[in-house]
Amino acid sequence: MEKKPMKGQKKIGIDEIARELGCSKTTVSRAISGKGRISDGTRKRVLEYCEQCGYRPNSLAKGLADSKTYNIGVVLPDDQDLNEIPFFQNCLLGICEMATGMGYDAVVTTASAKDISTIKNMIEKHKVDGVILTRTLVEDPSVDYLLEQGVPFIVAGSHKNPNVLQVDNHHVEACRELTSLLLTNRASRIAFIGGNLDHMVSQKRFAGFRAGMALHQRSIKDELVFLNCNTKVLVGQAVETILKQQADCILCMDDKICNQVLMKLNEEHLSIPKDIKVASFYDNLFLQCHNPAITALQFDEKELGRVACKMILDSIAGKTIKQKVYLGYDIVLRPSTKQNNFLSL
DNA sequence: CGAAATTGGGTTGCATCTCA
DNA sequence: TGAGATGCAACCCAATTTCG
Repeated sequence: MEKKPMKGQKKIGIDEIARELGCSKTTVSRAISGKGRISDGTRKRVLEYCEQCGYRPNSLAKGLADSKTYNIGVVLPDDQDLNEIPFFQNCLLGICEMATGMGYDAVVTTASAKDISTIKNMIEKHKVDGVILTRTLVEDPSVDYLLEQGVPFIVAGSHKNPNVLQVDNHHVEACRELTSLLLTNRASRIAFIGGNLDHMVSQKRFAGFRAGMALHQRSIKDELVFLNCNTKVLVGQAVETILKQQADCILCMDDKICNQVLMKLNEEHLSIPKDIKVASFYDNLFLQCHNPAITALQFDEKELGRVACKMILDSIAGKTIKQKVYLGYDIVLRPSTKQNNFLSL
């Protein structure tokens, strides 16, 4: 075939570079990959020519040779939480950042407990080398499926099966510490509003709350604990009951619930922290900017994404990695849980 | 119609060449 | 003679095309 320069549009491959430089494509491949024996002079010559002609490796071809796709699947939850909880976007940003840096692309899909067909499609059609699950359920069909298929995957969260790669924040410890801090700060009747207990993270946070209460020899009062509050209406009803029960602090399992609590308290014309204190087991910008700002646990979700991605890609590359990694947290005390002056000793 | 060849660009095991 | 440099050719995989 006659080779004609096509105004920079023509994609050149290592064959043409080899022909141009009078060497074999093996030599070109070695110069580019840095693998195998090659003289410094030859490597320099090849790399210079690659630079000059704007060579870009064809990742499909590389994938073919390596039996890899160089894609990593990212599964987000298929529900409205996606819009309301910034966690997933931030986690995804971290994943994409790390994936790009490691020569991979992120292929994003959504799935739910009821329907994991998107994940099956990804795997069956060989679109990805591995998968990152950004939410885990106590009974998780995605995890079961990926285990069954022997697909490399990691959960950005926790799972009961110790053989599953996991990276998570220290939710139990963090929630225990914040609960304990609130109790130390003279919150005497703490009410708890939690979301879907099917989610692993909800289990962890609730466990942390119980541990914090136990630390102060407080019993969990059924009339002050509201779980599986999945809707704004349920949260609103919980707040109404909590107010009747004269709790002095509402502890919210996550930022979405906390937003709904704040809206409800606003409707009721209640003042924070004078009438009631509020804290959240998850932070977000809205809670930070709220007046008064809301005490919350802060996690670096972007870092969580980065670490999850690095772990699974390292694992795919055959490196030995830790089975479970924990990331830290910060407790950010803000005016929403400040002691009222007249209560101070 | 089924079987075999071809296609894509890069990687790699092994053979061969070169030169001190 | 042997270590380093280089090249040949099979291979990756699955869809598509060609052949008998």
